[in-house]
Amino acid sequence: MTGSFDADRPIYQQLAHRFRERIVTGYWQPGERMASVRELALEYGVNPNTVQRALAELEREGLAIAERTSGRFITEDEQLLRTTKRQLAEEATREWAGRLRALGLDQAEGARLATAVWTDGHGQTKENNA
Amino acid sequence: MTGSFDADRPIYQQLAHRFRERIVTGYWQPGERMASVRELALEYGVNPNTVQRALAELEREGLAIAERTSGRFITEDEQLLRTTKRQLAEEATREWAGRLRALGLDQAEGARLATAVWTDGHGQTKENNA
Amino acid sequence: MTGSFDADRPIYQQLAHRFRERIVTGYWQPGERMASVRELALEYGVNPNTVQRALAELEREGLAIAERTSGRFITEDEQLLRTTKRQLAEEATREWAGRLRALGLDQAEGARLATAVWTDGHGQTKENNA
Amino acid sequence: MTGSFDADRPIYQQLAHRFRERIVTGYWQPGERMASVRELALEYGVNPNTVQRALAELEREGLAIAERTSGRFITEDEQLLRTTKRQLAEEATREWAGRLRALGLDQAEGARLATAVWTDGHGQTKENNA
DNA sequence: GTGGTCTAGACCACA
DNA sequence: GTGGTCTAGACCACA
Repeated sequence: MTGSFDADRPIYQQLAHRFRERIVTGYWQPGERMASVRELALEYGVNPNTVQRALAELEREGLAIAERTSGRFITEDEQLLRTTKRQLAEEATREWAGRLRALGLDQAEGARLATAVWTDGHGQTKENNA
Repeated sequence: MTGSFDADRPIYQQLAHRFRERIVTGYWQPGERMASVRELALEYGVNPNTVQRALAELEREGLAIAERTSGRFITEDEQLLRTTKRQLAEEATREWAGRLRALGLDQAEGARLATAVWTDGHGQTKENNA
Repeated sequence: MTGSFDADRPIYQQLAHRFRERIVTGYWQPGERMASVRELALEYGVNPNTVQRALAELEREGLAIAERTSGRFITEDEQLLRTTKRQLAEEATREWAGRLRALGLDQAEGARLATAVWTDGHGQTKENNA
Repeated sequence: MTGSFDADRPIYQQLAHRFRERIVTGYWQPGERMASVRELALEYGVNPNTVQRALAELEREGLAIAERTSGRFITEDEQLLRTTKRQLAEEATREWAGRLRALGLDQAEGARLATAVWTDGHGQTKENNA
């Protein structure tokens, strides 16, 4: 936990977003039992209520199903998983386009960069010094 | 500012990143005098020391130049501004590609999404409900 | 039992109402011996005194008959059972009509809804999301 | 506050239901500013968080719109108001049908009762002794 | 002042 | 043990 600066969105939404990613990427498998609210709270260092709130979102979206006493399970609705994955991908792309536009780049330049980066072969990076 | 359960990168780096964007997009103009450390600390709700560290980064990169008594100024090195902007764009693109790959998409699908989103005309969004 | 911020009617009356339903629907059979006050108190999670008061109502109405030592029994008066059932049905109907009127619906609309719902085939539901 | 017996649904849902009724019946007018979270909490004798949760439901349904600093307002979407009113009416009707069925009545008897009650002229009642 | 978020901690039913 | 609800109370940004 580095501090409280960035990430202007509420923690429960950030959590929900992470959970969604874990689900649609198959890191958490369809039908699998999730860790309990308390375990997740511990793992992420937040209050159980905050986890609960994040999970309520997933529940509403149908990605997770709570079963009162036995725990919470990942949906097996493959259609929903595909749709959600698609939405996350679109969201990421819109954010990327937004950042590039803010920098004054147009679609053609964006496309060129995309090709370059993808051809390059290495994706995510955390460095930003030359 | 709601807080973040993991900001992942140190706050001063996040701050530096924001400053870079303000500079390369021209929000802060070349040659312009920057706000004081204290003012920036206030504006971003962080400790002056954190601002100090972020500005040190910018100076190291040549984007900002401190002048003993008269304050701190934005570089007028257009070449450097272009290069930095390019780096920020590449960084954003690498992150985007990384996210898409994590979702299991390949370059072709990424390109298709990029076209779709850019054609659509609207960039950044915060919605992600079904 | 989650709690209620206003139960509006005293608990013992609500309990009595439930007991009446169990009796007129035959869930508790005519002539059958009822569970003890203590048992009922436990089952419904209320104070034995509250059960006592509810049962007093049933006795007043003749639906239950206390016999000093052997316990409390459901009436075998079929006529009374029919009348009571009728009253419960009327009560439910008056409440329903009241709610619909409060929503600004008239008799014709109520009748149409009733037909629709009954034809539909499924009764009780707990959903009320869009 | 009579106790905590009845009403097995969580308080925030009961609250949301009341609020919905107040809205669709026009008791709270379209465009009108609602009481603040704190005022409602006081009025209903519950924790502000509970009110908040109920209001979040209305928000999700589009019946209320929160405006960060100026308060919360009733939707002016007449179409939505009609749809919601209709849903509440159907819900009430399904519950009524369910209760009658539990008592062993069929559609024809339900219809006869409905006519009788409505002709009778008096709706809601709280008595249930003969 | 407004709505919104978060925590700590109690308590519930279900099994 | 599980998920779910509720409270008290602090704190936030926005204005």
